[in-house]
Amino acid sequence: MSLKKEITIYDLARELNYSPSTISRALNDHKSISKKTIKKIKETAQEMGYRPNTLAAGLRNNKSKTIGISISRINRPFMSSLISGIEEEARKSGYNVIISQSHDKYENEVNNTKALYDSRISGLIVSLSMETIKLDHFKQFMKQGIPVVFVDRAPHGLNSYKVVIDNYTAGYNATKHLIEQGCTRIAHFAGAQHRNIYEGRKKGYLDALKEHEIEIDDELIIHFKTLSFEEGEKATKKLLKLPSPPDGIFSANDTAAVSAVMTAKKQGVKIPEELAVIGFNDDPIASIVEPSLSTVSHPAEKMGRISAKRILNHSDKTHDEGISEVTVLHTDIIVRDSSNRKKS
Amino acid sequence: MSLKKEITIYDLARELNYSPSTISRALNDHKSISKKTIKKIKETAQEMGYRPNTLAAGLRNNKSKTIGISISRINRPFMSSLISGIEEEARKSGYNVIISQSHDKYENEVNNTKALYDSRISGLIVSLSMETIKLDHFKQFMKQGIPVVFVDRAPHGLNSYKVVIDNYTAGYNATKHLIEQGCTRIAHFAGAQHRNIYEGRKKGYLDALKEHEIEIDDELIIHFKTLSFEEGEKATKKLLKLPSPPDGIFSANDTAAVSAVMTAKKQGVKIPEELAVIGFNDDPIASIVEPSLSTVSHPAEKMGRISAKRILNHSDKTHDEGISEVTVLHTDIIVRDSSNRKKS
DNA sequence: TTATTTTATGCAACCGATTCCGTTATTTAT
DNA sequence: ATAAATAACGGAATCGGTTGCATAAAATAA
Repeated sequence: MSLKKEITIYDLARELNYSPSTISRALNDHKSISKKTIKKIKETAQEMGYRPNTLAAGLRNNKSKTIGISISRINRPFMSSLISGIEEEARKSGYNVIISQSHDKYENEVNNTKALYDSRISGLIVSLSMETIKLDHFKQFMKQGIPVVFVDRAPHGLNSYKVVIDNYTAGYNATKHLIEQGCTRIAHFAGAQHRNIYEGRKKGYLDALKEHEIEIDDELIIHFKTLSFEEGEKATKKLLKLPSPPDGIFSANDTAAVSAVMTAKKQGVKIPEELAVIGFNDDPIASIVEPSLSTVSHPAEKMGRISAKRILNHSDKTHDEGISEVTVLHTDIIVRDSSNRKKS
Repeated sequence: MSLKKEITIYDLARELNYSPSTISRALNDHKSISKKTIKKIKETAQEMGYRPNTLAAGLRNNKSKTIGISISRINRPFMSSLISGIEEEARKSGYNVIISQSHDKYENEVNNTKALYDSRISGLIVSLSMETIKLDHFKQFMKQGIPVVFVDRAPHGLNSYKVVIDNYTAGYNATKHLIEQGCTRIAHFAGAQHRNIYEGRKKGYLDALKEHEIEIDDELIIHFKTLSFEEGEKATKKLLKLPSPPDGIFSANDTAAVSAVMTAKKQGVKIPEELAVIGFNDDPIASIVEPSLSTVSHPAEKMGRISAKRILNHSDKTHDEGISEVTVLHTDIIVRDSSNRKKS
């Protein structure tokens, strides 16, 4: 029953015969407090078991040391790694991380970001929901000078921080890789085209074909809604029924790619000889499926770390309305068995 | 540049000629405010775009509407699903969720829980780190009447909420399943035995053998440190070199089990005919590996939901020092190809 | 030596909601 | 009709830091 009384800066002030302001400043290493005083105060704070009340500080500053995250779903390998990176970086600096899931619904994203806004977060890291087109729900942050970092799934316009990969080049290289393996009819599992990442991957795919003078066949480009396993299965079956089926598939994610590998194999198609497949993300399933899936590696944790740093370093001075710093990370093609015809 | 002024209950009070106390009470549906007044106040609050300042409320109550989580790692299928469940349930009630990762280090867990404590969380949900043995860092919460829910990896003693699965029965049934498939020499990939979950699974394994009068061979019980893919590979190779190798493996997680399947297959061992394998968790990789992995399903999201509810429903009245409500969820054996000899 | 900075610290007003303790009408009981 | 109970609301302190504006002392400049 003994609710240990929390000690405050006032207790420290009384103990040390200083004013609360001095205590506060000392604990924050304010320059106008002498080193000796700071040291003394910090020591007794330690001894007395002082714990700063972040709520009080937050109230005063109208800002909590907290980073908010809005993503589609936590339980996706890419997303959980991203969060992991953010969390580690944030915690180093004494920031908390609060998460919210949109489940790829625009409405949820709006509600969640509102809730985060109300929580006085110091910054927001967003990977847009699949549905999101309107971006008004982010303007409140910008108005208040609260940094917003779009990661991976970023919007086109809107001046703000962005941490993305070069989807175009990745798509180009993945397709080029298939071409180099001798593929001449390459299909593409495309994601929703209003999401930058899928748009970039498709463009890269198209340009790679063009540059190698391979005719583009619209029949081979399948637009997915969610790039799920089931969709992948359906698409693969459809492709294999074609009079002239593809000899290569570049999928915009690993789930659909793995699905293609398994479906094709079940139908007796030889992989990679008859059909070479490459995915995107390097999810754990990619190395488990047989034959193992070639893919494009996605530096998820690193993206998380960088996003967090963007927020932690965002000085409030830069109240310039239009901060636009875009970080583009590069990706690697990971060649595994599903596309390696030359057994290099 | 126009930093929109946030409106407070004082603004509402002025506007409506009420006192701030009345506004506050009305917004919280206090019984001593008339329905009409409440309605009127809430309406104009809506119109004027009022947003409650959770920091101020938190400061006053010494409690933020926030649930803290301490887990080993976010980017594990089980953990991210768990968090997903917690987040959904919490958000429904207007709570935020803040996460921290221990990376299975005791020291991190201690630091993280301290940080969460300082953030005045309303409750803590913990899945213990692999190293944790001492539990003193949780006592501060109990002293303050802040509910702590141990989920999955729970401690033995310590009165508090627990949400776990019946690891013993799961281990028993998994082993029994292998026996029913005709296995007579069944190996076990065991996890750290001071963690309840691994202890239970092993006990279930042992008892299943005893009850079916199968001799226990210590050579077949391998104690893992982290149940990683690499460890699984090593263990499998070792087992297969035995003069009399096992014809079945019950692994305490899927990662090691998948590793066993792949390793054994590479060595020409027929699965499930010569070696039947069953894992634990039902991770995504389980259904991708070939042959697909039999496993024990782990209701991760549900566990998260229940854990969150425990905290949300924890009335502060129950200040009884010793709340001990244990929720035991049941698991299902999922039979896939890696153990299905009878092709039922 | 006197004037001017610089250094170190204190005062007190916030930040926005909550709540104990009244006070004044309005009912209900006697 | 008067006492007692109830309903509806207001006053003001409180939560624990933060910070602009003094002020006093010490250091430096003139």
